[in-house]
Amino acid sequence: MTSTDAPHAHGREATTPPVRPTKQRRAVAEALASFGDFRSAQEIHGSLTERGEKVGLATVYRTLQLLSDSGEVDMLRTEEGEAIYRRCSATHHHHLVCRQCGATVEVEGPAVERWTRAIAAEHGYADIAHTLELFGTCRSCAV
Amino acid sequence: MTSTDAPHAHGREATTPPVRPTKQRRAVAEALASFGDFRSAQEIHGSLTERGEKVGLATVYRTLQLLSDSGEVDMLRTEEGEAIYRRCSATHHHHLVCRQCGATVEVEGPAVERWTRAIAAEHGYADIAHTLELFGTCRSCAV
DNA sequence: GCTCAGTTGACAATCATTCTCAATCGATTG
DNA sequence: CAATCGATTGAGAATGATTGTCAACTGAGC
Repeated sequence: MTSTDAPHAHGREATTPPVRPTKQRRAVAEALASFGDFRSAQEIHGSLTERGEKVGLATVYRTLQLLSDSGEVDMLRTEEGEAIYRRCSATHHHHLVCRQCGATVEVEGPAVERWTRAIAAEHGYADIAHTLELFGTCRSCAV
Repeated sequence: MTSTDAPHAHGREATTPPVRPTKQRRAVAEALASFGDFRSAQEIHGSLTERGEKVGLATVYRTLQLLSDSGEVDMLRTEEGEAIYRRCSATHHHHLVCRQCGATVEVEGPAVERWTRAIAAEHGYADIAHTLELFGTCRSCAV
């Protein structure tokens, strides 16, 4: 069919891959929901295994990638480069993460978005994207 | 050597690791300087090897870490989690990177810094840090 | 129940990065 | 200049996250 080659259109294509809601996928989604904050694939897999749910590590990775692609979860990277995932609201936002306990707050920054576009335009860059994460120590970990 | 006069340190750790400017370290620094933009450790090592400079991969990593710690280079991560390094000015700033050719512009964002602090305070987070990178397509890569 | 594409899991394979440790280098002292 | 001793290096092994492989399995529809 029409060769959709839009690089930044990760929506449903002509080839609609039937995503089957399997037991494993549900398990991963639930684990993700039960944690409130960001977890690595390994942690999620560990948690599932502990709980008796037998889900393969590869499947956890695959599922997280699916969820991430579909926008149901946010993926970001720790300073060590490890990917961590979290169930998220669909709107564009950023995170304020406690570097001690992992407590996460979603924040929006219209100002930042605006600034981003302005800078990009100023330098002639198009199709702009940005990553912005805040790390700090939350009140209960401050002491 | 007698402990006649131990380093007039302040207790246990003298915390003054003598950083010797060796041939290898100079080579890495020069490679970094010759590239203008962000490069991975592997790329830097490859470039050195090609050029005939025999520097071990581990040494490249160690050196980059040193430089990164001392603030002489900036390290950030690609979306795949790979660390990339670039010689940078010492002031706090962010990067606008072309996702095609890697052309990089350093940008400052006082507004963002302010916003960051405000958000952190609002949520009771202390000792705030943030990562912010912009990715786009630069004029010459924009077709 | 039967079929078939989507899915899974065990494990091998990748790949960046770090670790190990003996050999080497370099500044310093005698 | 030569001995000394810790910092540094390099080759390769080790680690750890992530991805690929592929035969076995599962579930929706017939």
